[in-house]
Amino acid sequence: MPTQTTRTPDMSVRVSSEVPNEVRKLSNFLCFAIYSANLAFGRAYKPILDKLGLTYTQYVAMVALTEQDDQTVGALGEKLFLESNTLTPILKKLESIGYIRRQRDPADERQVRVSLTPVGRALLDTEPAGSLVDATGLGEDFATVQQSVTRLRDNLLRSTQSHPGKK
Amino acid sequence: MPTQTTRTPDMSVRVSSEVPNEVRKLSNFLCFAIYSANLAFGRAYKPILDKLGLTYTQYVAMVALTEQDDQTVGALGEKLFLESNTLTPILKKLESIGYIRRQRDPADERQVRVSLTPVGRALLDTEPAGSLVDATGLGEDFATVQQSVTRLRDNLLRSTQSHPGKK
DNA sequence: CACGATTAAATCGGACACGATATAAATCAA
DNA sequence: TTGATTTATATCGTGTCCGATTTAATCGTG
Repeated sequence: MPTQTTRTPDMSVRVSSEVPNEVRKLSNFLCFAIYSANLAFGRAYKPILDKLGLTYTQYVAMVALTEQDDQTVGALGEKLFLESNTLTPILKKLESIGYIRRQRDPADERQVRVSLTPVGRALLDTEPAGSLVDATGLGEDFATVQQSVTRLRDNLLRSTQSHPGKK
Repeated sequence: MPTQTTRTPDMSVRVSSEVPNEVRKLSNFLCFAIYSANLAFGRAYKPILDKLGLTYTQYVAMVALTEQDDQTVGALGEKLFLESNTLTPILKKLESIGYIRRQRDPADERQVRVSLTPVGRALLDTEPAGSLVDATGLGEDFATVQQSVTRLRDNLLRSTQSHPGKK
């Protein structure tokens, strides 16, 4: 399942129905590396985000708004790789805290435009700068890994796009 | 917050309280690359896992059991980077489906030992082998990325360990 | 032995992520 | 213009993930 191969997992081409056990180890799964690294990031950020009173998803939503303010829910979702079912409750929460505004677009009442309030913008401007002072430990490989993982993500989404599961 | 720097994000050393906007872009965040790649993996796997009738977490739990059967909840959690609060409901679910067994260790009644049933083992043995036939698109970089992300995870967890947030 | 401390799971509540569906507005076609 | 279709959000139910707490068993020291 996790795209594994005799060569190396997560790019399998095997066809037989027997899965050799030496291959199917979690430590060989790229998906599991990503999955567990995501858990690890969440835990590393938690104490910092707690001080801001934000969850990780709330935080990245606000960062996306600093890049481009007054976006629709859909446009924001494209940047965050989330849809309105996930985003709407989060945005409502941020609105209730007073960090963002949500208002129907008068030109197209189906759309909701989201923008930072001064308070919200101020929060990010005074944001904990040197947080996680290189807890990644990646050193000079940092940029390379960042790019590779981004490419991985884009490739996966592309392939998911072309094989739209069911329906 | 997301460990970003003038150099490159997620290893910041900045001290001023003003955060320059060129730096704080989601596309520069390693944490966001990991976060979104994890979402992408989940979506790529969903159609395959749906056929197995398993969620991703259920699946990796079973894989961990094929590596080492009859583990305690705690031991399994160490391998999955999860604790009993997350694991217990998942294991109960897998038990109700009939893929695993959960039984108190007679030698230490505090512990619950988890093992695969024949049905559960059979499910993984006939598992979709060539799934995700290199949807990663990483080619020869695959192994390198896998190792880097694993190292990243371990570094993050180590640093979280030493800075235990709040009590 | 006794009883307070530690340990292993489990439980509970809050927040995401997501499939499926609903609602309402805009668009398109007859 | 009307009515069907499409589009943008929102709602709902399920399944994680996690902090905090609970329960029960074991351990440690007197």
